[in-house]
Formats: sequence, C-alpha cells, structure tokens
Amino acid sequence: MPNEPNNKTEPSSEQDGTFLHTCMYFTTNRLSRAITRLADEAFAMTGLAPAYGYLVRLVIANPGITQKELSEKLYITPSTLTRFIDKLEGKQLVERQVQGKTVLVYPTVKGTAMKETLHEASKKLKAAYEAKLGKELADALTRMQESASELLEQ
Amino acid sequence: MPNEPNNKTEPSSEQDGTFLHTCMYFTTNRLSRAITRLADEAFAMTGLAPAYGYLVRLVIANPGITQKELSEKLYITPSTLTRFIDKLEGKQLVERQVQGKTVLVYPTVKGTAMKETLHEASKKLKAAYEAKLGKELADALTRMQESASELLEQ
DNA sequence: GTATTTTGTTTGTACATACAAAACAATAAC
DNA sequence: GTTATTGTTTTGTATGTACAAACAAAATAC
Repeated sequence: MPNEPNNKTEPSSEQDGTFLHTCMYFTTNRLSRAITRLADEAFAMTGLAPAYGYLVRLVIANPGITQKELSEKLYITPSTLTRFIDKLEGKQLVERQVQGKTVLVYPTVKGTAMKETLHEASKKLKAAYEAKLGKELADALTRMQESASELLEQ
Repeated sequence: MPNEPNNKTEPSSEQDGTFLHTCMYFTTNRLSRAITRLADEAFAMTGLAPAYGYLVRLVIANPGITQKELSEKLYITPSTLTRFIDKLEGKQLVERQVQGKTVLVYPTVKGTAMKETLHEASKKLKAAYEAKLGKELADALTRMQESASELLEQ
C-alpha cells in the first residue's frame, strides 16, 4: 500500500499542518489578518479603521447614497452597515436623512474635510503592501481575489 | 488640465467605488467573507466552525502539542487560541495538561473520533470552492496568498 | 542563590461581522 | 380603504479576533 506513510521520521501533512497551506479558507483568512494589520497602521493617521475610511470616501463621492447601495458596494450586510453609520454619525462625519423607508447618508462638513487625508492613507496602504510584495504580485493577487469573490458570491 | 474629470455623465472611480476593487485590503476581506460562508456550510455537518475543525485536526495529529505551537501553525494570537481551547475543552473534544508554564493539548476519545468527519468536511470545502472557481484558479490563488502572507508577516 | 528578564498563558475589553427576527414604510390587491 | 406583501433598516444576540495587561514559570545574570 504505497499510500501509507511508513517513514516515522518525516512528518505527515497532518502533523506539520501542511494541509492548512493548501486550503484557500485558511490562506485567505491568514492573509486577511496580515493585511488588516498593515491597513490599521496606514489609517492610524485618520483616526478611523480602514473600513470606515472607505465608507466615508464613498459617502463623500455620493452624497445622499442609500444604506442599501453602500452595503452592496462594500459587500457587507445591512446590519453591519447600520452599526458603521451609527459610529460615523457619533463622530459627526456623516448624517442620516430618513426618506420613507430608505435612509440617505450625507457627509458632514467635518466628514468632507477628511477627503484628502483618507486618500493619502489609502495611498500609504498601497505603498506599504507593494513595498513588501512588489507591484506585480500585489496586482495579480488583487485581480484574482476580485474574480474569485465574484464567482463565490454566486 | 487633463486630470480633471469634466464629463459628468460617466462616474468617477470615487463614485462607483472602483478604487475599492484595486485595493488588496478590500478584496482580501471581501473574499474572506465569501469563503467563510462556504466553509461554514461545509463544516456544518461537524458541529464545529471551520477554524475549530482545523485546530482539532492538528491536535489529533500531534497529541501533547503546546498552545504556542498551535498558535504559530494557525497564525492566530495566543489569546485567541486560549479561547478556542476553552471552547473545545467545554465540548470535551480536547483537554489541557499544564506542564510548568506551558500547556499541552491532547485530544479526547470523543475528539479523536471526529478525525474522519473533519477530513471529509475539509474535502467537501475544497470541492465546493473548486467547483465555483476551477482547480487552476483555486490553486494559483491559494499559493499566491501563501507567498503574500509570508512576505507581509515579516 | 536571589534578582531580573524572558516566555507562555489567561483575562479584560473592544470591535467587526453575521444571522434571524422585529420594526417600519411603501406599495399592491382586493 | 383595509389588508397583504415587499423592501429597508434596526435590534438582539453570538462569534472570531486582537491588544494590552496581568500572571506564572523558567532562564539568565550577577
């Protein structure tokens, strides 16, 4: 039976955890933790977590955008978005305007004032990971992840 | 000034959120949410979340492994691992044996009995994402994520 | 051989995130 | 016009995850 591991001196895939490294669920989440660390650093100057930063950018560029649209663009659930907007409203960076059954989100003056800073933090983040990965790998990986997300979300 | 967008009819990258799709932080987390959904489904039959399933597999293959080693193999922080082991101990799938300042983790009989089921859930997960992505994309992506993680963790 | 530093684990706290159910508003059916 | 249906948001609850601080044991320095 050639499938049986019979050499006790070399560790099996189970022992050394090799099986983890060929599992996309595992590698994706590992990478997610790593890049989130980097992103948190890059966005520290804004006083916002990266996810909030991108949300504010979307609101600045689309004043009056609905929560539904925001959750679609960000690929997060509506309930998560509600909490995000709650927090940003608390920081007076955006404000809600109820319009029937939908909610329109507008940037405040204070929110709009962050536009440049947010842009810079994003550039800083990109520079940081490109410095470590190289532009080629970073771009290829980003594009592949985009395609894979589309396919998995079906 | 050719950089100024002067055509109001076509939306800018800021408006449509294109800038998100070229940011690795964003695409990684989007993919993470998508594949986590898939993994939760595949592991439903085990009664465990995928992360716990992999942890139990490591413990079964390495009885007496320390928490430190586990957290290194899984790339999660020690504090997170403590909570994971707490929960698995509660379910009587693993048990701790304190050895000085380190903690050795052993599978219980009940834990060992899950070996096959866990293996099958992992295979089911892989089959699920390969069905949607194709084996080529899945493998290429997994390998790239692995390399990128290594580079970012420096 | 005590004092200091290092290492491994746990606890407190906080946050992103999801799902399910509820609340609410608008529209359609009759 | 009331009732049923549909669409959007919010709330309750749960989970994974981290960081910082606390703690305990071991190792090292003197």
